[in-house]
Formats: sequence, C-alpha cells, structure tokens
Amino acid sequence: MPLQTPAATPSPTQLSYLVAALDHGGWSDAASALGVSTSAFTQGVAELERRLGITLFTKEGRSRVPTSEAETAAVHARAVLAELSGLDQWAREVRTGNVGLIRAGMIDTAAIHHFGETLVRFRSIHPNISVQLDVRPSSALYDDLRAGELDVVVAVTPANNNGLELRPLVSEPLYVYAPPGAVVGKPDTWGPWVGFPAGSRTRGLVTHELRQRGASVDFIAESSQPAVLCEMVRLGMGWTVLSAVDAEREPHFLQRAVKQPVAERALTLARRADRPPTEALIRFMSMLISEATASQPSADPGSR
Amino acid sequence: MPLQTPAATPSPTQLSYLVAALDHGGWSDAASALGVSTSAFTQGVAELERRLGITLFTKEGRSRVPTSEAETAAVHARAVLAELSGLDQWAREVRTGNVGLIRAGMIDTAAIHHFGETLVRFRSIHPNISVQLDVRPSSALYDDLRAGELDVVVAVTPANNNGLELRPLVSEPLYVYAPPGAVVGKPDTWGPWVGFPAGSRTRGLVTHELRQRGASVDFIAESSQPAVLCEMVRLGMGWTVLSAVDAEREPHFLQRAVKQPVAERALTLARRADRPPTEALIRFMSMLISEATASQPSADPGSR
DNA sequence: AATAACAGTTAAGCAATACTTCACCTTCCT
DNA sequence: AGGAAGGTGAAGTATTGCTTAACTGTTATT
Repeated sequence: MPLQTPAATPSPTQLSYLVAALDHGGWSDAASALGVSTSAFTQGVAELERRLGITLFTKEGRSRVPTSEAETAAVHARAVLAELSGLDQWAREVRTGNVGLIRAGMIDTAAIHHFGETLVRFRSIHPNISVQLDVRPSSALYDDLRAGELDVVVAVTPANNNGLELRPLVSEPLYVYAPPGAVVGKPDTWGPWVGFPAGSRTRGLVTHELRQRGASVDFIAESSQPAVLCEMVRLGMGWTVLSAVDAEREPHFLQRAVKQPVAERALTLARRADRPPTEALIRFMSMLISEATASQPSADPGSR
Repeated sequence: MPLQTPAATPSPTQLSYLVAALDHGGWSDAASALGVSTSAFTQGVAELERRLGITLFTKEGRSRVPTSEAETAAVHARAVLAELSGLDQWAREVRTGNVGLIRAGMIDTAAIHHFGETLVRFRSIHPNISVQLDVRPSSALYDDLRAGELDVVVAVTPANNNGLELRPLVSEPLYVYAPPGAVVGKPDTWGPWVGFPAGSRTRGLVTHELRQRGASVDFIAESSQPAVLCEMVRLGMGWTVLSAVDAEREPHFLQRAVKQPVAERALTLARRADRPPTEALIRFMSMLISEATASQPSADPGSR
C-alpha cells in the first residue's frame, strides 16, 4: 500500500500563495512577486483549496476574486508564515553566533582569578548568548563534559584526553606555603600537609613533585576549596602547596615558604571532540584563548 | 537551469519530527508515535538540520540526545504547528458550516415581515455564522448579487434569471388602497397613484395589472419605502398598490379599497449559479425555504 | 569473548509534489 | 475582428518524503 497521506496539510508555499494573492492585484502579479510562474501559482492555489476543502476564489470575468473565507484563511496563513520566518530568523542568528546557550564548567581558580573578567566581558559583548557557569573540581567537570552536560571546560590538564579536544590556556606555578612561624629547611623537613582531596589532579601533581624532592607526602586534612586550605595553614594545621593567585590573596594571604615553585599546574580548555561546536561556543573559546595568551606572555619572555 | 530553491524552509513534517523527538524517549519511539519508519524519521531530522544549518542532536552511545539549540528550535516548531492546526480546525468548521460569513440582501418586506424572525432565529442557532444583511430594492440587490458583493438575495422574482439559481419563497397578494374618503368605483375611476419608483419590479408588475383592468397608470409620486407610500395615501396624495403586510400595519394602517388582490408579487431566493454555496449558506437558504413554506401552506389549502 | 539485541543510518526505489514551458481559453479593450 | 491580459491544462522534470532491507556501532547477555 504505497499511499502515503492523501489528507495532506497545507504547505507553507501554498499559504504564501494565498497571502500573495490577497496582497497583489492579480495572480500573475502575485506569482511574479514570489518568483514563480503563474501556472505554478494556479496549481498551488488549487491544491490549497483541495487540501482545505474550501473554495477560496471565484472567477469574476477573466480574473479571480477571493471569497470571504479566503480572507479568514489568510489570517491563519499569515500567522503560520510569521512563526516560520521567526524560526528562520532565529536559526540565522544561531548560525552567526549572535544567540546561543553555552554550558561552561571551570575550576574555581579559573572562574575567579583567570577568567572572571573575561566572563563578564563576554556577557556584555554577547548579551544574547547565555553562559551557564558551573564551578567544580576538575574531575567532576571532565565527567560532565564527557556525559554531554557541559559544552566546554577549563580545568587542570587531564591525564587521558580520550575523546576530548584540548587547548592549553595558562600555566600556574605552585608554591609551598608553611604555617606562620614554621622553620623552613630542606624538603625532607617539610610537612605535614593539607591539600586538595586525594584523586584530584592538582593533588596528584603535588604529591609527585614533593616525592621527587624527598619531602613527606603526609596529608592530614583535605579540602577542595583553596580558601579553606589557606585558613588551615594560618591556623597551623599544616603546610600546603597552592598557586600564588589562590594563596597570596586577601583575606587569607600567605607568604611563600620557598621562592621557587615546586610544580606547574597547567589549565586547559577542553571540549568533546565528537560534537561540533556552535558558533557561539567558538566565540567563547577564542575569547578565553586570546585572554589567556594575553595575560601570560608565553614561555619565551625574550622574544621580539 | 532546473535548480528550484535549495535554500528550503523547514517542512511542517520535519518540525513535527523535532517536537516528537523531544517528547519521546528515543527516535524509534517517536517515529512510531507519528506512524512513520525510523528511517523516515532519521532522514527527516537530518534534512531539518540541513535546512536550519544547526546541529540539533548529537550521538550519545547508541542513541541521540538533543542539543540546547534543539529545545529552542522546538519552541518555534511548536508554534508553527499550533498555527497550522488552528488553520486546519478552522477549515473543518467552515466545511461543516459551523462558522462562516453570509452576505445576504433582502427587500425590506422580506427582511422585516417575512423573515425578520427567521434571521433572529438563525443567528441564535448559528452564533458563529455572521450574517451581513443588506436591505435595498430588488434591482439593486440583483446587481450586487451578480457583482459578487452578495451571496444570496431575497427579492421580487426577476425578469431574467440569467446566471442565477432561483427558489420561490412566498407569494404576496397586492391590494389597492385608496385615500380616506375616496369613492371606489370601477377600475377606470381609480388613481392617481403613488408607488414604487419606475423601474422597480413591483412597479412594473402593478402597472401591467392596472392597465389590464383598464385603470389609469398615472403616478404622481414615488418612494421605495412602503411606509412612505402609506403616509402619502393617508394624506390624500393618491392611491397605491401594496402588499397587505406593508399596508395594513401600524402606524400607517390602511384599509383595502377592493377585496380581491390586483396582483401577486412573488418573492424568490436567488444566488449566483456559478459559485458553489458554502455549507453555511446552504443552511441559511434551507432555513429560509422551510420557514417560507411553513408560513405559506402552498397552493392547495385543502390538503391533509 | 562471543553473541544477541538495540538504536539509528544508509541505500535503492517509488509515489507524490512542485516546479517549468508551452499551448490553450476567455474576457476585455480598441 | 484582432490582440493583449489573466488564468488554465498538459507534459515533462527535479525534489521531497516515504518504504523496505541491509548495515554500523553500542550495550547487554551468556
């Protein structure tokens, strides 16, 4: 049974014929305004009448005049076409990246210190792109990114970039901070520590570097919030390793125990490689990238 | 150059696929809900994405999940479909005759005496059918009917029914009315007359019948309004010939000068034969016809 | 690890649609 | 009467939207 659906609904083209017929003097006039032949127009109107089951025009001399039903039908037709062109226009704006929704995730350092101003500026430049920002630890962000809950993530460079497309953004030196009054000697005298939770990217990095230097890796307390770690150090609970932006900032200002950084924490921009970025997302990412390179003049300071 | 228009607009079918995809769990589910194969569904969604130029779904394992754009697009899609189904529903109501517009024309006698109540009742039975009533002399009504300004007319039976479809409604006897105190003798003593304007159907009829009886046809005043003619007669300006419903009614009540009618004026229902009546018009006409035969029990009063 | 079930895709073919052009047909105007 | 104007119909073609059937990649089962 190859019959598809004879009880067809009016096509947008046919509806546009109807409104054109009412807007213009005659059919050939209306047809050429739409850029089709009068014949196509005739057939289109006839088909519309068939589908609606209503006579829309009657012959009057050698021309056609609309019935009173045609006027009412045209009201509906115009409404349909208006909605349709609304859709069309929205699509065009999405394509050009003027509107959109970006679900972004960042670790707190990135959201606050590195890209806080960038986010504000992006929103002011693109008021019709709504940015939903999720601030959480790196691993949670990568999980959500992989699950498709997030479109883009700024976090500590992950171990496996499986299925992700990465762009390096900034590199943060990590320094050792000791409790007030502590004696800072050789690395093997450092500790005990407070730090990010076991399993976090930064914690792993720090543990590795401390071990290399022969320091203890005895963690007696954990928190994923840098501010909390700072406060613990100030209270004398232990030592920690943090980025300067996290530690040397009011109201929890700490002094570096050692001049040289013990590690480097690289922040990357990540998105799922398998889903094409929207234009809005592309704009967002390029803004992050350009701001990052601007604030961090790359690895060779002697250039130029 | 056979290329028609590659920048196609989304089809309603495709939009319905989008909303179905968001309403149901998976695509095959949605497809079967719409009564099409999953294959058709896949292709439809793909085509919609192509036409909009926007990625609406991404692969997630072995299923497909909507992007944030899809949700917004669906809002537009739903709007379009709602308007479209509004059109559809309106068309159905017009087809069944529940809604409509009827442009009717009647001579005043018909509008007031014969079908006044009918019009009121029709409006109360069919509140969504709007009846535009035009009350004018017969010839003007026929002109407008022929010009397509009116859909249906109740007037004095016309001489030429060229292109019209007629249905007899009622037949009115016309009586002679004389001024108060006038002596009523043989027809050749009647007159002078006041009557409908020369050229009107009734005037022609009356003139013809008076002439047959040997009466004068000396018209000294004209009006198309029966009430005005009555008043002229009461003021002694002349005699007239009117239907009983027009003449023997307050506040212009006249007494018949002669018991027997001098003529019969037939009122007919007329519409253009070349344009198909809407369902609403059919209902209107049948109501007029049934009321007319009810009030005028046909030519054989002894039946049953 | 093999296999089956599942969810969606792709290919091929077909019917309907929506155009085109060209030859009409009517009506109106001169 | 002759021609222009406005619309219609037929024939042919491109595009659309559907179907079935074979296929791919993922997830669950054994």
